[in-house]
Amino acid sequence: MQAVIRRARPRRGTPQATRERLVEAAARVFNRDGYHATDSNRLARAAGYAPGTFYKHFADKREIFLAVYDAWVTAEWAGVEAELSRSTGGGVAARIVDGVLAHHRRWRTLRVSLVGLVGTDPAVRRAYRRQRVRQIRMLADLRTRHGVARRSPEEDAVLLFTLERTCDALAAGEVGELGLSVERTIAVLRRLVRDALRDPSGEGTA
Amino acid sequence: MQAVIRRARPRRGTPQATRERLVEAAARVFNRDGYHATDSNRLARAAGYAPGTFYKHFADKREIFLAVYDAWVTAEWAGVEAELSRSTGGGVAARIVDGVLAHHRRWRTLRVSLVGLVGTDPAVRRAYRRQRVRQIRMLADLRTRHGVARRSPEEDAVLLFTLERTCDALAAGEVGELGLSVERTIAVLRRLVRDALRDPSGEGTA
Amino acid sequence: MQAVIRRARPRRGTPQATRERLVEAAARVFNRDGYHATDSNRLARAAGYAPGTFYKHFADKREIFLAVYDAWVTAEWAGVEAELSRSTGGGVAARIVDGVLAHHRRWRTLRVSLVGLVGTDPAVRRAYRRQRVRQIRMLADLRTRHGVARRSPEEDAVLLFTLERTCDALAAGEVGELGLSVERTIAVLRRLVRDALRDPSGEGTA
Amino acid sequence: MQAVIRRARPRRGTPQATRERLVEAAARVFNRDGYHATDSNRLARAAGYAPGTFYKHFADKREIFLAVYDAWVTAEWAGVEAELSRSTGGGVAARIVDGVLAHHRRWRTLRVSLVGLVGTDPAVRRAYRRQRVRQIRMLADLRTRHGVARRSPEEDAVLLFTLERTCDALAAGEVGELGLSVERTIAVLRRLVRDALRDPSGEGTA
DNA sequence: TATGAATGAGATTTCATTCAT
DNA sequence: AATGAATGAAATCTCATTCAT
Repeated sequence: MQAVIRRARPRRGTPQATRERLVEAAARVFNRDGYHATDSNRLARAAGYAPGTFYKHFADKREIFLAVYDAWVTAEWAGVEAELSRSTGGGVAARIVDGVLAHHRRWRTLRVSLVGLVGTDPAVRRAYRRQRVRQIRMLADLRTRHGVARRSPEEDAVLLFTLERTCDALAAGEVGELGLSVERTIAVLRRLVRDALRDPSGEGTA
Repeated sequence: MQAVIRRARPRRGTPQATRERLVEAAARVFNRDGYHATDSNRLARAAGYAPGTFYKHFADKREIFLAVYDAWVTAEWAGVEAELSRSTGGGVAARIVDGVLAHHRRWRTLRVSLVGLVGTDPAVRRAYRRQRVRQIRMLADLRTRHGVARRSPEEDAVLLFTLERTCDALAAGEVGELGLSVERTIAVLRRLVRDALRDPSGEGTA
Repeated sequence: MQAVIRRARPRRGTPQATRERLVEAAARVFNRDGYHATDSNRLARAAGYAPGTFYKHFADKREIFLAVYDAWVTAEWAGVEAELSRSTGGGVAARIVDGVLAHHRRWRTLRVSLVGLVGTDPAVRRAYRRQRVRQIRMLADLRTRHGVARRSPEEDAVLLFTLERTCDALAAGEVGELGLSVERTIAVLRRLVRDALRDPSGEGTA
Repeated sequence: MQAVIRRARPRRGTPQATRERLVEAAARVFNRDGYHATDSNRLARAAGYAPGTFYKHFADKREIFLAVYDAWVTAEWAGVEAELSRSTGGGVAARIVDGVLAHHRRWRTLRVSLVGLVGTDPAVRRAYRRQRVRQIRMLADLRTRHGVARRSPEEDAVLLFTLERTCDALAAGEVGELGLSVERTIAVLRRLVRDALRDPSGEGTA
């Protein structure tokens, strides 16, 4: 696909550090070329290692993908939680939408690979489901904190799907290519989230 | 992956007929195993042809995927349009949701492959965008026919994303695994669509 | 190991013919370099094919080894049976020893690989045991035909082991390197076989 | 293959001690998994050392195999000689057979590897031949001590081959799988050895 | 002396594609 | 038009060996 940037040979260090470098590089390469356009030798080289090193740390490409996903979700949660903890009032919804969108933009191709593997690979699916459950719970907590709870978890889930899919579309440039306004699309999302956080009556308000 | 179902050897026929058989078989196999788990020999065999025949009709796997996508979308539109044309009143929204959901259920794995290729392959992306534009237009028409037009196209697009992503989740069993009610999730979708079709004020109602 | 003799590209033919060419070439290469010094690409090339062709016919190296063994044993039996059917009297023992020795000389390295795999690989072991049973039976038949039967099957088996191991040693040059006479060693074997065929009293005679 | 038994880390000791530990562990692992199924890292680990340590003591896997063979043969000889020195009369043959058989049973897989390497590797072959010469000599001495010498060295060699090969077959379970009696097979061997030790007229007697 | 992370050549295996029939 | 045996580039994976510590 693209020329691999060869790094200076990494210092010999702990296996843990090597593993982290491999995961980091894999995140980068998966997000640039996609899972299926990447091979394990390339992942090793991108981290500055020889092919064999890859197999000291991961049984196969799927396994490193799971590690990448783990690290990635952890980082995402840290970001969202930081965001929410410093939230005081009105801006929360906007900040959530902005945060999620930024994340999807940054990790666009990795997300595409994730969706494909979730539909194909049981282990990836399990990992994905676990995170989703966590997300649903967090949204419920969040709303409780904001004093409203009259939405069903199904409504929450649908909102998460909306947010996820629309941010994917925005990140992929789909909205622009459709001749629609990116700004207005974001505004629609913000309104949906805002309503969900404060409105006891469903998705909308009078 | 799985045993290949070998069909009776097709009669030597028109190129058009051969092509159709190949596309039909490819739709089946892609939807069973996914695009990346399928090889072109298998596609030929699944249609009852030898490997070489495949390349007489398609330059590569990507090309037959596009053909599958075309046929598939055409069928979907025919269904939706039939559905809508016989629509009179209250039940439209429910029927749309039901139709889309059935479609996603039937073509679950093919849809996963599509999403992956849209994120990866420019030609697939172009084909996909074309269909999306058509969808947005149709939804606008539909609403016009129902006498309301105060929604922005961005709101329509977000609704389409919601419908699409939620139906994927339902088809994949994601909703059930999350401990949520499939029925109530469908009800949420129906309400959203119903509101979109009749409500001049956005997603909600006073 | 050694330069592979590349053959003219074989005519495209039936899978059966290709398989036979592969087996034939594998017998040659295994017998020249030994099983462990050989790889599947080399086997394909030695038969005049590309690497992929190998895997159209055999799952792995072990499988082609079994096919080689089968073909090899079949040929050996044909030889021994031909030899015995034309036997009239005194010379049988000598001819059996000569036949077995010639066979061991011709297939020295293949035999070494066989012994190694029998000790290591269950499938090879099973194939080997089957042939051994057949051998024991044939020896019993043979003695019956010659009118003697007072030897136990255990004595027959020990004789087969002796014959086998000594012929291996002769084929490997072990006897010569030990400072012993090849001729006299062969004479010892002939006498043992002769006694077994005619003598009702065990291994020796007064 | 199997989980590596990791030993307590050995004290830094004399090179000689380290070497011995490596050889001992290699004997164990070779005899469990076979030469070709063993890699040098595993050998080092089985002795409680890191991979690099292996190469401080042996140039390669072949070299440690030779060391194992040396140690192994030395032990075997010590056993046989002890056995013979305390021999007075009738039981010698039985004790020799029993000793050899026990040895083959204990070192079954190592012996298989040995045979394979003798057929493949010149250095192993040389080492093997040296031991064989020694064996032939010892057998001659032994018979002299017992007052008989009318057998040729070729007869002795054939007897050794018989003993070796039959004990291999017994150790591998080949005899049982062939539907033969282990007891009677052993009896055949004992008789052959007994005759060789006392009988001036060849393998048998009237 | 011992370590063990890292190496990288090479073996195994796949599969999109060709081409003689 | 259809065949299908054959291809071979490329991916996956192993393991004997090195070298900085």
